[in-house]
Amino acid sequence: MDRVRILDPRILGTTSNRLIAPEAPARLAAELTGAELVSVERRGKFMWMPLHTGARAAAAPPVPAGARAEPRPARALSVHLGMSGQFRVHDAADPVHRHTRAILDLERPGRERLELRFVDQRIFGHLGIDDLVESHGTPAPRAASHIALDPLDPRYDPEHTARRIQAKRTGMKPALLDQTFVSGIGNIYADEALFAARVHPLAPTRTTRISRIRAALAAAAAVMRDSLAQGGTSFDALYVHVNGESGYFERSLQVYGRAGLPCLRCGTAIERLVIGGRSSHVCPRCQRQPRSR
DNA sequence: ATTTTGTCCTGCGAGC
DNA sequence: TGCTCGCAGGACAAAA
Repeated sequence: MDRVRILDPRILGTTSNRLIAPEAPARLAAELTGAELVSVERRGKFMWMPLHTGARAAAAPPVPAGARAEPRPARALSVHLGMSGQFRVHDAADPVHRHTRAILDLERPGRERLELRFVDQRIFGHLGIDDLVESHGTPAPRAASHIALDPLDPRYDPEHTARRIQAKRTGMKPALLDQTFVSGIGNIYADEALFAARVHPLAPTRTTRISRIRAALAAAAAVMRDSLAQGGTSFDALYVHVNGESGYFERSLQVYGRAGLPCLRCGTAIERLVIGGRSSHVCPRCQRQPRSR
C-alpha cells in the first residue's frame, strides 16, 4: 500500500468511540503505508485484511520452497461496513464519489495500480487497525473476536448454534440477529429465513422446538447462498459490487417490504410488526403467532 | 445478570 | 416551494 487518504475522519470512529483524535488519520496512514495486503477475511459485516509488514521483496533474501515467506500477521486493516459501507475498485482517474471516506492506493507488482475506495453514505461503517487475536479457532480483529462464524463459513456448526439459541430467553428474530450466535444475518435475511421456515419472529426461543430452530438457521443459510449467487440485495445504488454493479436478490424477496401485499404462498396479507425498533414482515397464516405476547 | 432501548448518520419521501 | 418528520440499517453502551 502506497498512499492512504482519509477524506472524512469520522470513518475512523466506532459506535463506542466517536471521538476522533486529530492525529488519527496520519497514524492510520503511517501504519498502512508500505504494508502488504495479501488476503481478505470476513465474518458477518466485519472484514479485515491482515497486514504483512515484513521486509519487502526487493530487500528480502530468497525464501526456500515450503518455508513461510512471512511471519503470521499480528495486525490487520479492520473494517466494518456498517449499513451503507462498501469498497469500490477504481482507477485513479475515475471521479470520486461524494460519499467516499477513504482512498487506499494499491501498487501491484507487474500490474497497474488501483485505488480501493471506501464509500459510506451514512458513516455507520468503520476503518481502523486492530490486533489479531484467536477467535473461533482463527485469527480475528479484537473488535470482532466475539462475533460468531457466519453460516457460509466451513467451520460453522448449526447444531451448536441452534442449542445456544434455544438456551437464550428471547424471540426467534432477535436471536437470528444476535451476531454472537451466528453472524451475517441482517434484518432482511432474518425476515426471509423465518418466512421460509414458517417460524414467527416473536416465537420464544425457549419453547420453540429445536427442529424449528434448525430449520430457521438452514433457511438463513439458504437465503444467504441464493442472494450471493444473485449478487446480493440492491435496493438502490448503496448496495452494489466493487465494480458498481447491482445485485438482483431484491426481486427474490418473499416477505421483506411486502406489507399489505398477498403472501406468495397462501395469499394472506403480509403484516408489518415492529420488533426491537426494526420492522418485521410476517405472514400471519404461514407463521403462526406465538400464544403469549 | 441478562435483556431492552437509544444512539450514531444521511438521504429520501410523505405530509403540511 | 420549503419545511419537518419518520424511516432505513448494525453494533453496542447505557439503562432497565
